[in-house]
Amino acid sequence: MTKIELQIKQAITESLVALFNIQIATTEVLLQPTKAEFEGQYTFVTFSIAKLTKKSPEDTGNLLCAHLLANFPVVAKANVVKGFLNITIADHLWLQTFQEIFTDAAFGTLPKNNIRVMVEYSSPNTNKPLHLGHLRNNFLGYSVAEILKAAGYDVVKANLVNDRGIHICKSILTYIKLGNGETPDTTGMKGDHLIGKYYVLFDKLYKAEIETLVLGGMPKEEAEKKAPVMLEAQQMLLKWEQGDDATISLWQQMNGWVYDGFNATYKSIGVDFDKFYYESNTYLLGKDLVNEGLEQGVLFKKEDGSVWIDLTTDGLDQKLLLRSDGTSVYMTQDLGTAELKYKEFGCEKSIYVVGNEQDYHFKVLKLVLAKLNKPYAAGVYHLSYGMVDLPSGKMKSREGTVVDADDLVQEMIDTAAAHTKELGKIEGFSEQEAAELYQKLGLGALKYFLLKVDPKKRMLFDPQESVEFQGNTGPFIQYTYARISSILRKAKQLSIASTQLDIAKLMLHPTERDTIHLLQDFPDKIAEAANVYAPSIIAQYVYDLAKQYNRFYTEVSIFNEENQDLLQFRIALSAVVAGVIKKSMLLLGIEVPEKM
RNA sequence: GGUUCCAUAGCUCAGCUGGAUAGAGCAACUGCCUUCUAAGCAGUAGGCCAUUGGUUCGAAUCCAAUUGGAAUCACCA
Repeated sequence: MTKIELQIKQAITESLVALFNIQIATTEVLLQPTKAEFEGQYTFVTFSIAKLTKKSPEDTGNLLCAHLLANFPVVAKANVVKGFLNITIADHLWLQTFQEIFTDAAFGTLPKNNIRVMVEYSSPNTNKPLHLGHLRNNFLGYSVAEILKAAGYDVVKANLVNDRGIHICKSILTYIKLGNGETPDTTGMKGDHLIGKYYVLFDKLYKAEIETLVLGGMPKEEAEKKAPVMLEAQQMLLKWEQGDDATISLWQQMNGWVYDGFNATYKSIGVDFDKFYYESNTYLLGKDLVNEGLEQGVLFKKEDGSVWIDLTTDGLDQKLLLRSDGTSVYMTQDLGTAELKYKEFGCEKSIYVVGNEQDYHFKVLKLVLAKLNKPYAAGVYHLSYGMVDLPSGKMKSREGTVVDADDLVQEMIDTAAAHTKELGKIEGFSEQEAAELYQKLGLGALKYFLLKVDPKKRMLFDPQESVEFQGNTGPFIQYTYARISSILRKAKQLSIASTQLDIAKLMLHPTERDTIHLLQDFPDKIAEAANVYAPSIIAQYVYDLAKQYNRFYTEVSIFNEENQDLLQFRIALSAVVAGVIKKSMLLLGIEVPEKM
């Protein structure tokens, strides 16, 4: 709640007591933004209290209206339409609000709350390069972490790398067979792409072998299990688990290539991590927890020795936690990793940025931890995001319909370059400055496109639309920032100082008032975005702010203004808007250019 | 089949703690650059908020059912 809202609510609370002797907590008073077609900024709906006043909503509104106007200078004007009381806030209050925002260097950063939270995101497999789906994950995770920081949390960004398992063995195996010792250096390929190539080749080999077997008369299902390359891959996994030197060293070398590739991608898309976990180190964890659970009687053992948890009373099934041979499954290691994270960082909250195809898994994880009485169970939160669809349908690696992350980023940057040149906007740019601009615009377009949608929802990635630079896009917001920067440069050049403002008595243009109105909402938006882990709230907000500023920009002239106080105010307003745009965009992981 | 999620303009999305005539962007059409960056601004047109019932002064929003779509239900990860 902003200060202005609080004042209005208090005024209404007091008026209700004075007029009707009705006691309502100030926080219970509901205000909503006034619709554009009516005069005012805040609307109080009287229907619900009309029952208490025993008068019609309209009469209640009229009485309240008169009382507010007579007793509260905050309310400059007010009108009643049916049961809706529309309130216009006095200009001096907007100006005072602006003055406070203007002098608050930390505006947009909420006070520290001393809550530590871990955000785990990215968590790639080391057998193939990142694709479009990973981009949504990475942008989301990074942005949520930044938003939580701004909201006062102590944030740890974590990446749990899936560096072991049968899928990695498939790549290694094919590399041994067909690789001829080639390396990223000898081929000029990024390490992750090189390994990805062998992962794809494995699939080809595998399919060919199945076909041969089937032609030889074997049923397909059996062939899928008995194809020689598959058996070899399984052998290799076994050797890996036994610590076979040759296998381990090749695994390390190939993973090293992949990490170089990932790091390059992470760097280019601007995400980072405080802590890396590797499944090769954590996959054996969790068995202790399972034993604990057995002792506590929370879990049970079947005759074959496998360990289960019964979640049927919670509306779920029975879930396996240890195989009959005593080895871990996915859930086991996730239990162990959760324990490890908590021991290392003591996070009150632990957020897992993972696609919604794993909803069931995380539901179970949280339940099991709760049943084991783990203090951190309640803090486990699965930030379940929807899949990214292409106009052609779902992405499938095997069918080659995957959009590669590196390729896509490069395409976006190229498009930004072409578009910028076409508009003739790079006069006076050095080559390096131009390259940096294209990078900012291309990535800005991509990130904004993926982040403006509610994370929970499945979304469509239309390549055509994603490279649009008009309307509700990253570059539109960046453009607004660049425009303001230009104004601020000119103001500086003209030595117009706007540090000491004398603005209390100014009359506001509607676009100025509306802009201040939006600015004051910023801290609430950060809090809201942090509460529901939704960068889309920030994206929507910063778009609205940019749009609003552009209205001001076209309707009001700044440098032709003769009133010096007003001139200074407009420059100060522009500066604050630029600052909030920049902060918002950084929360989304998007950089803003000074010129474009 | 069980469970969970989704359905709003031609397209992509907001709005969902119930409130006035449901908002943006793209696409279409019309205006606005002698003036701070037109990657902009203003306007026109476009809607049975999947369907049906319920709750109430009031429902896109809450509840139920139906229809259509998706995910998941492995001793895979």
